[in-house]
Amino acid sequence: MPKTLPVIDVTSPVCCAPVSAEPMGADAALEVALRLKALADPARLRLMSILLTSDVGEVCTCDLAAAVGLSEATVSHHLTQLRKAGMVVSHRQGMNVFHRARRDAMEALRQVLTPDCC
Amino acid sequence: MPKTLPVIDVTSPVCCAPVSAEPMGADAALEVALRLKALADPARLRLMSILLTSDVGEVCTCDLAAAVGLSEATVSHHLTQLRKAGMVVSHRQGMNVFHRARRDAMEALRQVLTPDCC
DNA sequence: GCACATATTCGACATATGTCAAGATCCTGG
DNA sequence: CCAGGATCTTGACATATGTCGAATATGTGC
Repeated sequence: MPKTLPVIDVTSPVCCAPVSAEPMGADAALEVALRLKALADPARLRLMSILLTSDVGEVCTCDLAAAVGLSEATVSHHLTQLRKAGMVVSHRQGMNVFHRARRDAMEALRQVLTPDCC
Repeated sequence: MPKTLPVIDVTSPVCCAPVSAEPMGADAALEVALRLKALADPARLRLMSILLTSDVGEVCTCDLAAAVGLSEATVSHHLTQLRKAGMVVSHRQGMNVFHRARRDAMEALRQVLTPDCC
């Protein structure tokens, strides 16, 4: 299990979404489950939502903590989870660390979950 | 929190997906997180995948247990989780209980997660 | 009604997870 | 270099979760 999961690859030549193409193998299921688990938490969903709706496109840790009403330590933990799953990217700028949602990763996850084949 | 979650309503007059329309409130985030959590497990993902790819459209508990290599008790537990989240429906037929994936629920969840507004 | 097959519920257990306070790290401005 | 602000890491804790074996229900056929 890699430290940080790469964004799910949707360029592979398959006509159907993995979940509806054929019964998923244990390995593929684990891969997708890890991404979903990253989103399957109220706090992380709210963080993603804030990032997705940000005008500037990125928000620093302190503002995120204030927005969701959790300690900065907890928010930092959640952001690490999201980063490992490839859902956000982060970079320092002075004292602050800014975070940005990966729209491509969100879209890739949606593609994987398409219920109807082709 | 209701015992069984209804399928997410996507007929409400909003042009944007909740996650990208505006910062999600704690209540909405919890709702969506519960659905995601139902899918965010390798065993449950495989179960959904088997149901989605079944020719007949439904599979009994025993066959599911055999397919994923878990005890029937565990599979029954997972199916209860999925049913509470509105992702599957189940019905008895003789000695067996057959389960069917709710494609509409899958699609609704995908809609909610659309990363780009409008 | 009884033996048998399928399913679910009930403990019980190990593991994972979310949360925070406290300490450590990293950066800027004197 | 030092003071102070922002962030991350660590330790600790309560809670939730996945799994199974055993017990209990539910249904079939004789």
